Amino acid sequence: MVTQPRSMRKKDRRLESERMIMVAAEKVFAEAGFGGATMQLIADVAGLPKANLHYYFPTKEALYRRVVQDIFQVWLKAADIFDQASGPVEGIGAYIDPKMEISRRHPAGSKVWASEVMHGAPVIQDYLETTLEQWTNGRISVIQSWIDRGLMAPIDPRHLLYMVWATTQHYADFGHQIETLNNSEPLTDAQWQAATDSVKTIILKGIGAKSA
Amino acid sequence: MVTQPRSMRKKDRRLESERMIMVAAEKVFAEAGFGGATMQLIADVAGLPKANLHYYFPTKEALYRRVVQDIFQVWLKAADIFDQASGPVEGIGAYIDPKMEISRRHPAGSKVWASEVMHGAPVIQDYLETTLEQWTNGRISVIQSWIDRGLMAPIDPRHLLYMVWATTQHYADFGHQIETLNNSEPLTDAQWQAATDSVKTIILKGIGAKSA
DNA sequence: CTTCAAGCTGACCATATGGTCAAAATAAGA
DNA sequence: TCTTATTTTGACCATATGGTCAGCTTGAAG
Repeated sequence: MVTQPRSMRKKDRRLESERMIMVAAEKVFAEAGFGGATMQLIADVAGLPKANLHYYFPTKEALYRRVVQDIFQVWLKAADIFDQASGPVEGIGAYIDPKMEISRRHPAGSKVWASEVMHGAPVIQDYLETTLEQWTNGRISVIQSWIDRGLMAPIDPRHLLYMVWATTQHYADFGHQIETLNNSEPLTDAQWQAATDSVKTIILKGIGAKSA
Repeated sequence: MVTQPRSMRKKDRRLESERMIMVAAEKVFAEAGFGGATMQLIADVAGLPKANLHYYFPTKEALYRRVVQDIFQVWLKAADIFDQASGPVEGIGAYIDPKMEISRRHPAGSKVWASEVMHGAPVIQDYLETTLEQWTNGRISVIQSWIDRGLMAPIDPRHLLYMVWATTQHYADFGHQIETLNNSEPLTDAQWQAATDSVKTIILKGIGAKSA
């Protein structure tokens, strides 16, 4: 077992370089959009010469694609909690928490995603049609079963999901506006908590959620 | 009064040209973002040679600025209803309607606005700090008075506003995603109505709104 | 009909950008 | 140490873009 750690080291090295570039790229794509972002700026943020970026990612679009796919994974992972829930209070309540946390800790990713979708999803259209649609339909079934069991009001599950997405992601995508309206100060821990509580309270009460 | 109608005609002519360009620009900015949009493409969409754009708008940024300001006006106008409301059911209910209507009829504008804010509001930062802040504070007072009069639950008015903005604008900004999840079909009249009803129902019920 | 200001446009320019490449540097293996 | 594969990088290129400008057209006023 001497070659193993060596080849691992190589792989790790490459992965780490890719990771550094992707972190920089996510930031730049979020701030400038795909069209406004430049490979030069991404390189500068990553602290590398531009040519080095093209060694790891052949084109700007390839790099962008990887960033968006990466975000999508994080996005889906947060939704796991949904499955283990016995009812809307647990399920939706627990879904909102990580969504808000992502908006707080990963705002650049949320912005890149929003930007991608707003521009017609040129890169991840296939994901929308396959993975996202399946995930959504699965969750709709779950919510419908809650309705059927009288655990919540007969709200269209689809629009409920959209409302959760919209509201939680708003704190990332429109974070600048929210911060400006907060005397140009970032939200404090307490304010983030208040935001999360407000969102959860309104939605859970709004759908007449009952504990299972 | 012979010169009057003539100079008016001239002015109208100019305004009409500017309007045509701004419509095309709004569309292109929405689809490609500021950085991805090109003056050439805007010109093509408007059916004019590129140089003609620069006759009416000196720079790409000037054109963009006008588009964003225009959107902001539409955005604010929709909020007038708020003032005449006697309570949350009337006020917030009637606010959601035009917001949803704008999302449906004016999605490009909503996207440009979202994009501008997401990128740190480089152009309309001053609007955020003045007009928007004042408007927001005014509405917060109104909502707070409803709370004080027992017309709704003690929800933080600020987060309630954010939720209304987020949810209604989501149907424009993420329209492509919503359409994809609707078998790649645009929402029908009935579906838009259902969306609006769902949003209103959840939010009004969520804040425990009572008619005044 | 003439004049003149406003509107329009093809051709052009300087710059920025995505991407390439050959050569140098570095690391890994024998 | 020597050899080979991987990584790094400065210099370079073709193209696209925002913006300019001189000249042309149009249409209204006198």
